[in-house]
Amino acid sequence: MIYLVTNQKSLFETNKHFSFATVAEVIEYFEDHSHVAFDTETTGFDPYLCQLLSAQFGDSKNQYVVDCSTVDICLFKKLLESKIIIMQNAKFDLKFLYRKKIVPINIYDTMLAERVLSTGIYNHRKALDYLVYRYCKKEMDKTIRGNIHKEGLSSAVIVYAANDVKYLHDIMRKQMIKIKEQDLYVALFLDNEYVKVLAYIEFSGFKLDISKWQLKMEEDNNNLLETRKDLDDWILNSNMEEFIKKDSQLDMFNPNANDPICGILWSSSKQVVKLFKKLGLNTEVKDDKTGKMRDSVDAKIVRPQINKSPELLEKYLKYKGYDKIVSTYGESFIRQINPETNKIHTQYTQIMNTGRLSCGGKNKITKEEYVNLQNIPRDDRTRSCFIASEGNVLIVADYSGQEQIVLANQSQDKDIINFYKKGLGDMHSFVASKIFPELADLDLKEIKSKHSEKRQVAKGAGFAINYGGTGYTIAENLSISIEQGDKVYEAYFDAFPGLKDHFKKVKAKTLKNGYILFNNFTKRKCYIDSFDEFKAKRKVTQENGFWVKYNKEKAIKSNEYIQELGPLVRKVFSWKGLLERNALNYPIQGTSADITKMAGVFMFRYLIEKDLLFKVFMPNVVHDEILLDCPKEIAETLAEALKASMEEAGKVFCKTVELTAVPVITDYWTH
DNA sequence: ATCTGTAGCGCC
DNA sequence: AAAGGGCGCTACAGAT
Repeated sequence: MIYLVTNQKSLFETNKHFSFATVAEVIEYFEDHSHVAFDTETTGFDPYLCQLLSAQFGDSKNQYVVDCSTVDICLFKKLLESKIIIMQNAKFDLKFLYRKKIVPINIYDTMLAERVLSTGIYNHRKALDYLVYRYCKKEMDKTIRGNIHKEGLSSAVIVYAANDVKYLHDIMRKQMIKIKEQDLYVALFLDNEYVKVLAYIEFSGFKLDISKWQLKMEEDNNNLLETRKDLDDWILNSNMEEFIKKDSQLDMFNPNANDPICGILWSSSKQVVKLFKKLGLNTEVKDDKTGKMRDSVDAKIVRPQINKSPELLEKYLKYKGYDKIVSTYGESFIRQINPETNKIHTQYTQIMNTGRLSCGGKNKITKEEYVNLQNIPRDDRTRSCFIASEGNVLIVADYSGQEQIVLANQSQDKDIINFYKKGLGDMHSFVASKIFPELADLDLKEIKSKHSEKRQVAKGAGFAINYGGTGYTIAENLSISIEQGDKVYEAYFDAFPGLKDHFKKVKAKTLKNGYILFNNFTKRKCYIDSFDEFKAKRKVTQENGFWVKYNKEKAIKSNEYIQELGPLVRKVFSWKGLLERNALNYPIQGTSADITKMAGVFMFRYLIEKDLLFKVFMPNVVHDEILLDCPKEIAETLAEALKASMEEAGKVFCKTVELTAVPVITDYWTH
């Protein structure tokens, strides 16, 4: 049954789809309920610029649609803050509730549950209509959605709105069966807790020093134009006619008509390739996806060859830098400043394949854009444009070596643990001492100062290996031979046998299970998409006599080899390689994400406990870094609380070597 | 004119 | 046999 809760009954009296209820009746109905399904309809996406049209409370039997234009949502504050609230995509509704100072404590988000259950599976839809069909076998009509803004609370909208809460209990019940089966209860609990924090982060917003940003934009733009002119001039002075064309403006009064102009569009890699080839650069790289050679003017390809045309290439690299800054980190940030708060309120996505957050995006319907606050250039010039609210300071805290320490704990490698426990100093020097016998007896400080090249090799090797790289990768990165790369690789694992053993186990377990298990606390998993297909393909290559046949056909380059066996083998091995690399990396990256989420949860609880919500803000979070925007007077206390929250969360996952977090109190975003 | 894929590069 | 993980944004190129 659908009930309407409104103070202008007369407007709706003719409608037969629903009855009426009072606020008291709604509250009374849910008195003996532990769970309340909740949803809102709004005039738009921005909680500062748009309003609540309706709020729906319900279960599978009854749905109450509250007309928010005549009934104050705050009358339901107690209900919302005391029950377990089931929502689909809670983050959206929470921001509108926060605006009313309503802060639900217990949340079950059906969308997050579905994300947790299907992490890693592509094309798994999580929109409500899909969930309703998947779990309740009911078709939902979403066509009216686009009209809500125009129609307001029409009868059709009321029925539609009621439907949005009708199935949530049922979906939750059925999801929970799977959650238990797949042992994902803690992962889901963490994400249900964290959605409150993430909504608060989006709600908080990040203040941008507009005039400083604009000044920076102007400088960058001037630099870009100047550099481009230099590049053009270089071409014009070079006599390379194929790159020079005539100004084609068909304007007889244009005095510049028919003047020679540069024919290269510098932001077109395709066009630049032609020039660089002429200048004798080697632009060939192996394509990661296809394995075939292709041309590239990637900075890391060009930089080592800068001596082939120093003047031009130096300018070109500069140009690329300015081009990136101007296009990606310019005007769009100004556009997204909210007129109500004067801050940037972007959007985050809560559960990626590794359990990390992502940030940014664009609403395809409304065309609203959201900037990515997780890849802001880290130089002071840029970051100092991000500031605290009026009268406040920022607290910036990040974990020291978060992923490294997570790996140390997960692998339980004795040497790595010993290194951290004893606080021996520089990790890369330590690795260098392990993989270069001649450095074994030296002091780590001496290695750092006197053997920086070997330290650099160690650094690159450790980094590559932790992400699943091999001797080949090390060789590529450090421009050494594959043999040397392999040597470093082997030396690394000889030095850390516990790590070698750990990686071996993790790979085997993943290929057996069909999912990557991140850690034993949340038990978060990334499922391997199309795992059955992979197994079937792999099985073919493991059958008796396959390799005999393969080698025979390969030797004569038969059609069968070229069209079937070759591609099959390549596919199986590249797929397996990818799975194994992911198996090594995801637990590190994903556990780190769990830790940072939990730290956010602890901090959020602290803010509620100390009645600091809406006084202390959380403007951003970047993987291993959490920011607060807080009144100066309490900054010291809050910095300690943030540090404590982060380290407490760390302890839950990292028991052997504990994580430390370092807070900095500052006027602008810095390290 | 609008869409899609790719190259390149910013961050952790 | 392939060969470092995760993400999002922008401009260009090519297609429709």
